[in-house]
Amino acid sequence: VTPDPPRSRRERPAKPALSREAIVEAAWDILQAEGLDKLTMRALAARLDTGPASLYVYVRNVAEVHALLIDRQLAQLDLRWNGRTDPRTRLRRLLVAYAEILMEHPGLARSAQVTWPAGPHYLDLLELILRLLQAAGASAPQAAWGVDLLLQIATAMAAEHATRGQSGTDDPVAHVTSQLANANPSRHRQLTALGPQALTAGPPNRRRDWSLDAAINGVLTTPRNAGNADPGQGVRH
Amino acid sequence: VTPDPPRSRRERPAKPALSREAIVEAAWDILQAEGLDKLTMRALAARLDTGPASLYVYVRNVAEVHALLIDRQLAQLDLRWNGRTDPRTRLRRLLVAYAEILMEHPGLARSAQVTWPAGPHYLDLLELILRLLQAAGASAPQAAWGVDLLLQIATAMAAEHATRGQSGTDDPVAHVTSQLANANPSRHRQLTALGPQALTAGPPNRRRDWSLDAAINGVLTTPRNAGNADPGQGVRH
DNA sequence: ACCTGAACACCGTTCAAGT
DNA sequence: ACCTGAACACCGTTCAAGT
Repeated sequence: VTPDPPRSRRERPAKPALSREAIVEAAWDILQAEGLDKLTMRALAARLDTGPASLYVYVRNVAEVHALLIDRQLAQLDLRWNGRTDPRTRLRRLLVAYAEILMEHPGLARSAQVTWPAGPHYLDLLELILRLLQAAGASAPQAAWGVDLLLQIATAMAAEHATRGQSGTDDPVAHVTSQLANANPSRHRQLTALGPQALTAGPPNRRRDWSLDAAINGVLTTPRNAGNADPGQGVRH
Repeated sequence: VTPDPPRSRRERPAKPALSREAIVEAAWDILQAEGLDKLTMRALAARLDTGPASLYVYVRNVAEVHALLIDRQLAQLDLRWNGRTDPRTRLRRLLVAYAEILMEHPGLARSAQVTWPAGPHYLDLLELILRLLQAAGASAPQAAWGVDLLLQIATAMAAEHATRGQSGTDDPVAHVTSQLANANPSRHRQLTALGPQALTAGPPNRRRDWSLDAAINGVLTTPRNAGNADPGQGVRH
């Protein structure tokens, strides 16, 4: 334990200068200490020893704070790839790691579903996914559309997990199961046959891995200009 | 123009009895007339000529109102299937129709990403997706996990569209493009090579159809108990 | 130019009190 | 039992006024 350095007159260290970076750092502190729903413009301002109005000099709104914060959180991602590991395996692990990082703080994943993360780490992530998809055999246009699809799924997975066990919110899996219990045996034959837990059955990790594998397989096997033509006219059913 | 029927003493018709159904109906009216973000417990109570506290006798919270409302909206879905149309084609059209219904009211899709819809129409939708997946060759366990994956993607598609052109919110596609313009040519080779619009390039309908096809293909070609084993141990990268 | 106190225009939810 | 007025404990954002 090192002794405290001598303090200047006031109790707290000098009031930090406001800046985009200082705001993100303070937001991060609140996120760690109290969780996302305590991260309000007012709380953020209070931590920076100012009023909420001052923040609007540096950020447009609360959504921008969230976007910056998600990128900050993604700094933890390990984005190395030695080129030897099977690209599909690496890709799945990358998406799992991304989801796990969002899951660290309930609510962050929810935020990522709503706001596109803004910042360098997110661009790094996109870049690696593109490389891995192409290494696994996807064409460039396929990879381009695939990135979005895969991240959407990983984000949704994280959001689903995020509220699980969260006080105030219901466990979504329990909720789904109880909803399915309302299935009508004759109107909902398949649903009834599978039983109310079927949609979420099995070890959570296996479902997670299967979903990502299915999405990756789909991206890799679905060419962009064939097999998906739909005249889109005619009677709908 | 028919003449107004004679009114009883008061200006407005008799105050409707409160009930779950009356609440959903009033919520629906507000949704149609003013949009989801005007649908607050206070506005809902005002339309029902009462105070917000009264609603809590019938619904647990605002999330439950949203869940009921989404199900109400899904009543519009055409859930017939003659068994002759190719199940994959029917499945894609079903998911597109589901997304389009959510897109009718900006914000409803956002809500569906956060809250599991609760009600009979949602169960009907699950049932049909299960049938179509199995008709297309999926095993029951595959279909069970696939339902969730496909709906997640369709919902996310609707949510992305929902904020497009919405006042107050940025167009997400424009936002993504502008973010990608920050790519660093040496750090983000693939991203730079593709150009800033690549991830969202092409006619929106083609991207939408491709994403759904990719997901459907993935679900149909990814067996549940093989090909996706991951020891999950060892060094991560 | 940069910063901010105070206000504006709201929220969801609870609860004691009424009928 | 059913219903509700009023309050509790907050929000994000704006803007006129200060330095």
